[in-house]
Amino acid sequence: MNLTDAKAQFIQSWGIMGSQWGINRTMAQIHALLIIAAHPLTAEEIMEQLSISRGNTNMNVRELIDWGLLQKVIVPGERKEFFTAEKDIWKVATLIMYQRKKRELDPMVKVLNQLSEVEGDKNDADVKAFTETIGNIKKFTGQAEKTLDTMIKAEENWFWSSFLKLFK
Amino acid sequence: MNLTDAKAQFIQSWGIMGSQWGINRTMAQIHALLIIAAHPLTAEEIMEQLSISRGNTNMNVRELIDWGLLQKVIVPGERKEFFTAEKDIWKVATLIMYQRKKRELDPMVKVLNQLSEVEGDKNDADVKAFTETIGNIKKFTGQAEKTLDTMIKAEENWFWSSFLKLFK
DNA sequence: TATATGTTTCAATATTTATTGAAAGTTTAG
DNA sequence: CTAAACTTTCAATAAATATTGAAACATATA
Repeated sequence: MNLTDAKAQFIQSWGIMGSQWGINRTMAQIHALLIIAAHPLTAEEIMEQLSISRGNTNMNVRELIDWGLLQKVIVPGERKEFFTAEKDIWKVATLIMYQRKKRELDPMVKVLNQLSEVEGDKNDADVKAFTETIGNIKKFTGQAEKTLDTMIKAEENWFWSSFLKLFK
Repeated sequence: MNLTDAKAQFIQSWGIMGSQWGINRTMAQIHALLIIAAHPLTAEEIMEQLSISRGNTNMNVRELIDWGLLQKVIVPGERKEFFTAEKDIWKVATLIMYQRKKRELDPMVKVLNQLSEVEGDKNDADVKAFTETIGNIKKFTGQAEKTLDTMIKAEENWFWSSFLKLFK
């Protein structure tokens, strides 16, 4: 496989994976394109490379910037805006984890907290079973959140040394 | 909030979260319904509780069984099939992680392996940059997979004791 | 200031994905 | 064996989601 095909394949696969995880395919493809791009690209170039419209490009680039995965780059002497991606995969992963936690897990946790205050006879077997189930889920998510926070705050090196050993 | 409302709210939120993570909303709702159900339910009851069709129920229940999240239950003296969910949240989490790894991460890893064999001048800066990027992603996913495997194989207690301490 | 270059918005449209429901298939009890 | 009870399938349809493209908006240059 040559470099051009390999890049196309990477963009394709990254896009499919994104869509399976609830991330818009185009957004994932733009991200992939910029991860493997040798230089920052303009909106124009992104459009061409992925055969997508200007509007689509603009919206998804904005979303990616919002996630912290892309940055605008100023190129002296150029009117156009250039975009570049974070290439450190550890940082990419933590950024994505952080965003998804914030957007999807946190609201669920909020709901769980409300649900543990369900009223009713505490001796009623049904009420008891429900609050216990919710309690267990809360305990689990609480733990998962702590782990995630630690990972997000951690330095890459820490991951590749300590963390690695502990899980072997 | 009373028990009935709380249950409805839980099903609703679990469904929304599922859809944000690329899991069909109805599938997540059926799962939620059975997690908080006091007894195993029939397809009939699932249909009624969620106001969904027979076909939809059947398809999503099958998928959930395929994921290992639901089981058929034989109730003596009953013709109908009953369904029950795994209620241990740790087991639920590991089952989901295992399935998603298998279905979505593994194919990506396969592609990455192909991509690292890109042909071309190894001194070409572009080829070099590409293979390096792919190499880094592979290293990362390899590590993530190991971690996941360990978690999947681990006992719940281990998570709640050792793992917990290490991440504090 | 006028014009060209570049960016953003969003209603219309296309695409993808989920759902229905009725027919076909299967199993059990009598 | 056969009728009733129950389950599965899948083409048609509905609903959700993504994409386009042209007009409005913004900004730099001459």
